[in-house]
Amino acid sequence: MFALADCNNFYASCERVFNPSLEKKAVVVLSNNDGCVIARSNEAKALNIAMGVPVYQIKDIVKKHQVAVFSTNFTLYGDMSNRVMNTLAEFVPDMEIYSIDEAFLSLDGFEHYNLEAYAEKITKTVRKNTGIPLSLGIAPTKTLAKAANKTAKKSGKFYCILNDEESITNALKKLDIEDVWGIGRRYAAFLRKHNILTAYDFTCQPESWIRKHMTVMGQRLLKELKGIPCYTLENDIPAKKNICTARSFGKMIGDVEQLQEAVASFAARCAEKLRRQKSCAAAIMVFLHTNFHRKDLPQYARSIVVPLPHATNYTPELIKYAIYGLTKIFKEGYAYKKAGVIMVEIIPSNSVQGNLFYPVADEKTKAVMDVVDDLNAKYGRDKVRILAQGYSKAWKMHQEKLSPCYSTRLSDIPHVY
DNA sequence: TCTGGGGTCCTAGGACCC
DNA sequence: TCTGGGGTCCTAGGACCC
Repeated sequence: MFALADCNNFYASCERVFNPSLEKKAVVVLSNNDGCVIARSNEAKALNIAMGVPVYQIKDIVKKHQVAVFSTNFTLYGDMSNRVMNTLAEFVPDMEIYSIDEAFLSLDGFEHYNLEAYAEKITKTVRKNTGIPLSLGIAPTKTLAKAANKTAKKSGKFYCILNDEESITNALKKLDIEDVWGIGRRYAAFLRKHNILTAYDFTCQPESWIRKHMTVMGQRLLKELKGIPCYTLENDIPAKKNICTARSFGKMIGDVEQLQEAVASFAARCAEKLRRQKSCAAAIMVFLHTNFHRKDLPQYARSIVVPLPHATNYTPELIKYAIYGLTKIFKEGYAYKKAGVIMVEIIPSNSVQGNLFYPVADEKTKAVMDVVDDLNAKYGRDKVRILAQGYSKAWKMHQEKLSPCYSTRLSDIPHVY
């Protein structure tokens, strides 16, 4: 049996933990640049604020109902996530952290437990230890555990257990096809066209038909919904095959030097991510584009892959090639809205192939990066940086409604009177 | 005025190898 | 008339996840 633990309205709930005046109030959290709504409390959902809606389109609702609006505070959410995961880890022998607010728990060996009581104990303990409300879905496969979790949330309960044919069938009959894990917008529309409206309808289809139209992924989905596991718990996090840092700018940028500073900063951030997973990249991709939403302005979008002489995670070298790529694709006369850097062809740093005609980074460069990473970990991001990253940050994001880092910064710790 | 960021997997088709 | 069998690698495109 698997349990899927999923924090309810996670980002909105994080904002509430240290700000109890937000209890029972509508709370929304915005994407980077304060652009779109990416998290909503139940009260905000009840006001029909849709997921992903640009915030300027709902400003009347926000004003009328005094919705509390926050910029994303990933420092806070990341720390709260760790607290939740640490608490969950105390209850089971094995778990897979699936996302910032979700984990699959293995319930092997718990067959003779009273699962209801145990589920209740888990959710109550997480709430007590962290302040975060959590739902548990328990079932024989990961996909069914996901479905059970949805069912729990819909019923207003903190857990739902699907462990026999009757409970599974009943739940799947009430589960809309687009709410099934693995069914996105495209497949949902396709299936609806064929009058497959619920998860249960899906399980009634012939396997060959599903395989034909939805590839092997659909076939696995079908088996999982029928209680035959196709996915197991994945414990060790595999190294990333691509590493991307990209941002929409707070304002549009036409100046190549400002773009260079942005791209240098993205490359530096990617280099840090590479070093953290002990990898090197053998090529980097740089892209930029104008604001697609501004039909009144000339549009331009391009990307380029720059192969490196040898794989590296040395920040100055990655910045050099990133800027080289940028100058290749930059065109004068456009107002740019977004740029990004992606590390591709990633390999483990202990298996870098040398280049006969180009000196490979030596031990010294590795030592320098270790020191820089240590200093920045201790004293704050970019405390030591490459000059090319600049100081102006003309491209910086809007973050007007940022909450304090209550749990990670001494000066932000709440006061109690 | 204003519209996010960061990933994965699968398939088909083309080019190539012996 | 009739034209093999068994592979790999790469890319683009399409789908999905949080």
